[in-house]
Amino acid sequence: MSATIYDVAREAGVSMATVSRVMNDTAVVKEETKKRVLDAIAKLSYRPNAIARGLASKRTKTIGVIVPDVSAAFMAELVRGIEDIATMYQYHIILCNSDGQLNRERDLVGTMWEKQVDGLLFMSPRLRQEHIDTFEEAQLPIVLCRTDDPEKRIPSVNINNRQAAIDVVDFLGAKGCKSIAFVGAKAGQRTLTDERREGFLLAAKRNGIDAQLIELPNESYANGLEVLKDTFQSARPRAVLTANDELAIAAEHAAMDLSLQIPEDLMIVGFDNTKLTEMSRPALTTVTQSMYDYGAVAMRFLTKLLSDEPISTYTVVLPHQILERESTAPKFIK
Amino acid sequence: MSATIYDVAREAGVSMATVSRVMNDTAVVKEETKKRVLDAIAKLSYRPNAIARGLASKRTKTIGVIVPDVSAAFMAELVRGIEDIATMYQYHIILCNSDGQLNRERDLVGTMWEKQVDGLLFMSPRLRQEHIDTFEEAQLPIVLCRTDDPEKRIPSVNINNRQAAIDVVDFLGAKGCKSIAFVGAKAGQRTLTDERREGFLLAAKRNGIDAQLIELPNESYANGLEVLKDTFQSARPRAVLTANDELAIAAEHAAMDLSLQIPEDLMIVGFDNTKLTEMSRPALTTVTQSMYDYGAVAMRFLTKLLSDEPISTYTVVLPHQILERESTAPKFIK
DNA sequence: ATGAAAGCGCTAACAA
DNA sequence: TTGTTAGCGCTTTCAT
Repeated sequence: MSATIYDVAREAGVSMATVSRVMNDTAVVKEETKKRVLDAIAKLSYRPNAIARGLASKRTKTIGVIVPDVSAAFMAELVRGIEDIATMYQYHIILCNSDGQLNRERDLVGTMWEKQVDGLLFMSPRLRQEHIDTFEEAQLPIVLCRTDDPEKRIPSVNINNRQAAIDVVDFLGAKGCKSIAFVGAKAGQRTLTDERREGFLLAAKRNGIDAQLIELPNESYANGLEVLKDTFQSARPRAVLTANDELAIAAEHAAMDLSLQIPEDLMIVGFDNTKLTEMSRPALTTVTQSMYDYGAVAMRFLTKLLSDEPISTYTVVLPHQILERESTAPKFIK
Repeated sequence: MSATIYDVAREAGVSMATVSRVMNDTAVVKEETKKRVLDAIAKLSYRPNAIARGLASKRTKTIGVIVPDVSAAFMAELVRGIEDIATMYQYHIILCNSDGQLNRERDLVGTMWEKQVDGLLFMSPRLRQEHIDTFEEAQLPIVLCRTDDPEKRIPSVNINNRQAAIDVVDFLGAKGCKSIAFVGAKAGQRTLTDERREGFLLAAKRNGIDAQLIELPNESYANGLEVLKDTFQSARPRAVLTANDELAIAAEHAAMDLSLQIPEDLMIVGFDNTKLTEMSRPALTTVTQSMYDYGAVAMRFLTKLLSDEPISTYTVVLPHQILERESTAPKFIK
C-alpha cells in the first residue's frame, strides 16, 4: 500500500493535523515545519486520498455532467469547454449520457447525488416539470446549459434562440428573399427548435415574407435529406433556415441532388456553427454560438455558485451572430 | 441532512450491517427482515453515500478516461462507447483531456489515482517510455485504447493499421491505380499515421505502384486543404489515401477547387469512417472501425481486468474493413 | 503554531 | 441469520 497522511506525519515528526494544514494551506504553519512536511511528502511520494478527503470534508471536487449524447454533433466541443474550466478550478467531471430520456435523467441525478458531486451541469432537449422536481429533491447546485427553463427557476446559460432566428430572417430578407422555409423537428419535441421556429414565424410575418414550415420526425441528416429532396421538387422556397447544421448540410445535398445552384437557386442558413459548416462545399452560413464557450461559461457559472461568489444574473444569455459563408453569398471567382 | 445507513437501521429495527447486507446482496438475509429494510429505505428515501462506500471498500466504481481531446473528430463516439459499457457494469467515468501532452498526461494519471479510480482507459497519439513508467508507478489496471504499445507491455485495444493500409493499396491497385499518394503528418509524430504509412509503402512496393508521400505539419482540415491544392497542381496521383477522414475531405475539396472529377480524375480513401464521410459529396470511401466499438470493447476489456475474469489475449485487435462509397466508385445515374 | 481526538458513512471481519 | 466493532484516510473542532 502507499503512504497515508499518518506516515507523512511520522516521517516529518509532526501530527497529521499539521500535515493536513500544509496540504490545504488552511492555517499558518511555521516555515521550518512546513519544509519538513513537504520533504516527507516528497520522500514518500505521498498523494492524498481524494475519497477520504471527500468523506471528511463533504466536498468532492467533482461535478456531474449530464448530456443527451456526447457523440452528437457539437456536444463534445461543449463538454471540452466544461472540462477545461473545471480543470482550471481543480474540479473533475463525471460524464453521463441520458439520451434525453426522462427516466434515465432522473436516475442519473440520483446516482450523481450518491457520488456526492459538488454540483451538476445539465443538458436536455426539453425541460419538464419532472426535471424541476428531481432537481429540488437532489438539493444540489445545478446549472442548465443550452436547455431553456421558460420559467427561469433554475440557473441557466443560453442564447436567445428566438432573436437569433429573427436576425436570420431579417438577414435573408435584406438579401431579397421573399419565401423562406424553416426546417426542424415537429413542435413540442425540442425546446430549442420551438424557440427558433417561433422567431422565424414572427420575423417572416413582420417582413411580409412567405413562411413555410418543413416538419421532420427527427433532426437527423438522413431524415432531412429525404424529406427535403421531396419538398424542393414540389414547393421550393428561396431560402431555408434549418434548426441545426446537420440539417443545413442535408439541405445542401438535397439541392445538389436536384442540380440546384447554391446560393443562386437556394440560400441555406444553419444553426450552431459546428465544424461541419466550414468543411462543406459550399461552406455554410450559420448562426454562431461557440459551443466551447457555452460549456466554459456554464462551468464558470457553476464554480461561482459553489464558492458563493456574487452573481449578477441567474439567467445568462450568450451573444450570437450570423457568420456568412458561401451558402448565402456568391463564391469568389477563382 | 439526508438519511444515513444508521437511520435506516434504526427505522427497520436492525443493525447497520444488515442494511449493508441487503443493499449489497452480500449475504443471505431473511425475507421478512429484508422487506423491513427495503421499506425503511423507501420511507426515508435513503441513498447510500458512494464516497463513504468507496473509502470503506476501496473500490469506487469509477474509472478514469484520459483522451487527447474529446472534441476531436471521432473521440466523442469512442467516449460514448466507453460510457455505455461502463453504465452497463455500474461504473461511472471521469473524463479528462490531455491534449496529448506528456506532462499533463502524467499529471492526470496521478490525480486519477488520488480519486481512487478502479481503473484507467488511456488514449494518446504516441506512447513513450515515460508513459509506461507512469503507469507502473500508478499501480492501476490500465487499458490502452487506439494507442499502440509496440512492445505490448500494456493491455490494449487496436486495429491493425498497417494491414488496413495494405488492404487499401491492394483495393486501389485492383481498380487499376498506378500511382497513389499517402497524406498524413510527418513520421514520428503520430504512431497511427506511422503504421498506416508503413503499410502503404510496403503494399505499394509489392504491387509495383508509384508511391508518393505528402507530409503535413499537422493533420487538420485547413492544413490539408492548402498543401493538397498545391500538390495536385504539380504532381497529381491517381488516388490518395489519407491518414484520417478530415484529410480525406480536405483532399476532396482541394480536388473540387481544381475542377477535378472524383473518382474519375482522383480517387480518395479516408481512414476512420467518421460521420463526416457519409455527410460529404461525393461520399467518401473509408476504412471502417467503429469508434463506438473501439470504446465499448476497451471498456469491456477493463471490466474483465477489474473482476479477474479470464482473458485470452492482452492485445485485442479489432477487425477493420473498407467501406466503399462514391469517392472510389462512379456515381449511380439518377 | 501545533496536537489530540472525534467523526464523515460506510464495509467487513468476527462473534453470537 | 444477525449484531458488534474496527477501521478506511482524511478534515476539523477544541485544546494547548
